[in-house]
Amino acid sequence: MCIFLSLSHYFGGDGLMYENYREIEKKWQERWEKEGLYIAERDDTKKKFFIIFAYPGISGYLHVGHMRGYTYADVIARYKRMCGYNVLFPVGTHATGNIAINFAKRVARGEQAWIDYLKDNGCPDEIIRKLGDPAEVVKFFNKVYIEDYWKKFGFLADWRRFTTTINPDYMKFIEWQFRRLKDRGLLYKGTYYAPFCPNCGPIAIDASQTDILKGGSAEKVEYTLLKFEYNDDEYGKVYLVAATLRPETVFGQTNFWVNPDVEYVVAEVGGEKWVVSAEAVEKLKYQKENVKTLGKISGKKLVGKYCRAPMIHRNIPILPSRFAEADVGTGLVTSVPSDAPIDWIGLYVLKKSREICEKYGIDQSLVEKIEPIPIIRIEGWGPLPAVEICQKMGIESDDDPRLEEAKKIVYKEGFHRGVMNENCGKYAGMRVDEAKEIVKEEMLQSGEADVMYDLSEEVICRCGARVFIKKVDDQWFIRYSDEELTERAKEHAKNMEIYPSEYYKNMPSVLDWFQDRACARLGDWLGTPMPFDKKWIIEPISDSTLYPAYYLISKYVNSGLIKVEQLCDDFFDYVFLGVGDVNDVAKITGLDAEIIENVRRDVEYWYPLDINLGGKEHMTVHFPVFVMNHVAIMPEKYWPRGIFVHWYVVGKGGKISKSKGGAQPIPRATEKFSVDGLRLYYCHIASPFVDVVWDDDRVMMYKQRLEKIDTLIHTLLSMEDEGKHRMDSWLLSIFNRRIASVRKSMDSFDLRAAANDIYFEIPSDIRWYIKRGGKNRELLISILKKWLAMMCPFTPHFAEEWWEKVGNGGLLSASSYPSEDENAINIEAEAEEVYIGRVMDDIQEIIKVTGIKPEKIVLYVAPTWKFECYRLAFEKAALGKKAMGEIMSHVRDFAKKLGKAVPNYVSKVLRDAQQMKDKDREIFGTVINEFEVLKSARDFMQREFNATILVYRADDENVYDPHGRAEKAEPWKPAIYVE
RNA sequence: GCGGGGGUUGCCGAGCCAGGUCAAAGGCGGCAGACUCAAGAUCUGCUCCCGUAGGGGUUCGCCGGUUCAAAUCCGGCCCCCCGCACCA
Repeated sequence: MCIFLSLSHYFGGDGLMYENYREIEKKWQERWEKEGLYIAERDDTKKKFFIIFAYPGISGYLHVGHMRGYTYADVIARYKRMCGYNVLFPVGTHATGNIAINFAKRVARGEQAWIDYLKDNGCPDEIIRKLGDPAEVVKFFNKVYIEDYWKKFGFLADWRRFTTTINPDYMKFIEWQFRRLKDRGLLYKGTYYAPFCPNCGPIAIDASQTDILKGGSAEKVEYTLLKFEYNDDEYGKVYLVAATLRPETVFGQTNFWVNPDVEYVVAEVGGEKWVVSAEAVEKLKYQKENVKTLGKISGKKLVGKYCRAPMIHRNIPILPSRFAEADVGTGLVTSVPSDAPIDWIGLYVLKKSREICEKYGIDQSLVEKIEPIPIIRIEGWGPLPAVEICQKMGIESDDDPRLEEAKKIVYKEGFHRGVMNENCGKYAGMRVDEAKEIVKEEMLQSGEADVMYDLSEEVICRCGARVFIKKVDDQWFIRYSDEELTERAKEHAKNMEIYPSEYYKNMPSVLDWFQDRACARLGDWLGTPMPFDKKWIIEPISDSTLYPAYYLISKYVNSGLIKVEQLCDDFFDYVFLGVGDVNDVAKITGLDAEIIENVRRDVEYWYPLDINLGGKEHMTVHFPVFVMNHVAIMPEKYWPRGIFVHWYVVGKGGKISKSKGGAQPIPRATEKFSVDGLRLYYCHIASPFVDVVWDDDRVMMYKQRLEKIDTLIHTLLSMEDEGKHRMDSWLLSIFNRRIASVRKSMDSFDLRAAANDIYFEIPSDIRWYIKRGGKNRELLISILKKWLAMMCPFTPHFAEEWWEKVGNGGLLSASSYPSEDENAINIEAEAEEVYIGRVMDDIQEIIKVTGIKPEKIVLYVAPTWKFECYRLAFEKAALGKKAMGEIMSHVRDFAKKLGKAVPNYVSKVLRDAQQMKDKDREIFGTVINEFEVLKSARDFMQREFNATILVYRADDENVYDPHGRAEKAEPWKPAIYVE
């Protein structure tokens, strides 16, 4: 075997192969690049597989967590390629929005923390100087993502197709998409209340705080504004405007709260004079027409007066409260002490404090007369829930922090379980959650109420300004609520392969839930202007729904075959929708008809997309619109086939951060853990569908795992060849089972299960083979080759290097994935090893319990009659109750001789056989020649236990059995005697 | 609130949908041993409790139920996490 001679110099003791992983990675990445392995071209003779990962936004340097999903995509792509598919795996980036703009601003401003962050990541000074320009930011990071991340990780992506969303050609594609959406009646203009920065325009509020500095968890809340008529000596008839989240509680109003320390503002709103806080006026200016400030009015002045409450049309007293905050709602509050704990406590405090009443000149007897009005019945509660909860919790002061909790409890109970009572006029008997909307509507109709939006907490824009909610009248929306679109999308989603299955189940409700979406922004953003309304820029989610299709075009543009200006609607209509005539399109675009036909055939060949893989953040944002836009625009045959959602890598406290590890630049991580170590880590550490906590030690373990395998491969290659061995058939059998199991896992994208077989189970099988004395080099080599091939999608550098070392020509990445040989499956061989394993476990157990240091171990194989009964039990198990009789009729001779022992044993073993699962029956239903098996394993066991092993048949007349153990022997469980 | 996910033996994490060789894979950590001048790496064994014979006991968030049999199925409860929209 000459290949081993050629290897001999390698085993001279110069350390493990994988110690040189850095060189190995570089070597193979260059080879793959040189041989063009990444290139994907249409080939009508081959089946295709098209996969993408949701392209990342250009947000700066990425961390190791981001590589998790990208790695899954490459592993899947590599696997499919080795399975004979023509694989298209293109990559791109997303630059729409203001992330790059904000990035550039921070550089331009010379923000120290930002500069440090860039330097930490190894960004050279001359580059930093350029990054004050958003276009440079995009350009620079496109290169970083490709060169430092994806190529360094050994991805075989078709780099020629790279695109980014602000490329002029990509923008042409988006223009086409939006014209088609409009044609199909899915675009319209409407009113929208958007988070808005006075400097930067509309912005996004999200937990990742892309646009903002503070307030990522703020929610948009809708206040009902209640108007209380009040006659002022200076301004005449004005409305005190209170904001509430519970308009249905107006029936329980007893008084009105103002903060005596606040200067309120009188403002003209819609021809009326409103009294609200100064903060509220600012907010209203963004939501109402012609808001003008007329003057001021102090809270103190209002205290003690009366105003007329909406809906109930009663005059109620205005009382002082310090909890009416100027910046919440309108700064004015109506009081419903029956159902709002804070209102009740406000009253309670006043009732008790003569001091406060005197201070504000209020007649305390009047306050004392105010009683809460019961309005809502809640099962299990008395008529006045707010009073009740305060008493229960012992709340007595209006600055008790537990008031927040009390409020939550009462609101939750009241809103979801409560019923309006007889004090509520025509709403009596109505459920509270129903009444809320109707009461609000009625007051809006009558002009007693209005609506205002606010944020649940303070939000500060990246530019430093406070964020408000602004009314936008001519906002563009995509009509995702469209019934037909939704139905068709739901119908199609049923036929998609969506992972995990929980998400598959949830997809219909996500599609139902997905309402119309504001799809464009005003302001200075990167992105595609709305083609028919250019002041609007299409927002980041909406311009990234059909983009997998664009990778089929980008190749032509990138190579110069197609010019940007040739990408017109007629072109897209023809290649994607098959609309129009190729010659007409050729004439219009000036392109050769042949090129256009080529593109069209590419689309027909590659589309639809097989897998769109992305992080869990896409579940309710990107994936639904990805599906719906395809359904809305593309022909049915191009609708996507699959979605794969993965979870995150997080830091110990939540986010990846410097202090908790995982924040090192990706190139530094690959140096430390090796690329293959990292790839294996991502694939094996956990199910893709859970978050993983980054932990350096655990990542390192995967590098060590490769080193262990490295060692094992060395061991088996440097072993002396002893030719065929009785263990060969076992190894072949078990190995082919592994192949089958790995393929099954891979085909359902269960990378973890596959990696477990490949990197953990197979090495342990091989070790067992060696331990049991197997030394058939030819067999080991043939298995090693297949094993390396199985590793290739996960740890391609490691696998290629060994593949070459073992003397194979060609690239492993370009060869085929092993398939199992069913003929190699040998149940008997497997059963024998299970048997040996169990016998050894039993011996071990006895040694452990007794503490004997064994010199002699005697094994007794069951007598013939028991084997006969055992065999029959499994054979006849399916007969059910008849089995017993049937079996006994076959073993009558034994029974005559041995008496009751026979039926007793039959009934026991029959019960076992009948209860056994099919997969176990396969092994344990097999009757092996135990005597022979034990004899053949004698040397092995003697070595393992460092003792003499004797093997007898229990019914052997010359049996050595000083303690009468032999009679315990049963099939699959020989009796054991240790001394 | 609406929608979704989850609580497994020191830790991580399989198993649960298709109930039974499940005291529950695998890894990590720990302990013991081999190798070594030594350390690391590597390899072997042990790692819920009891047990001088392969056994027994108590476990899979809590309480109940179905079943010959429950980590797995059903009902109730407690706790944790995620999404909720101009955000790769």
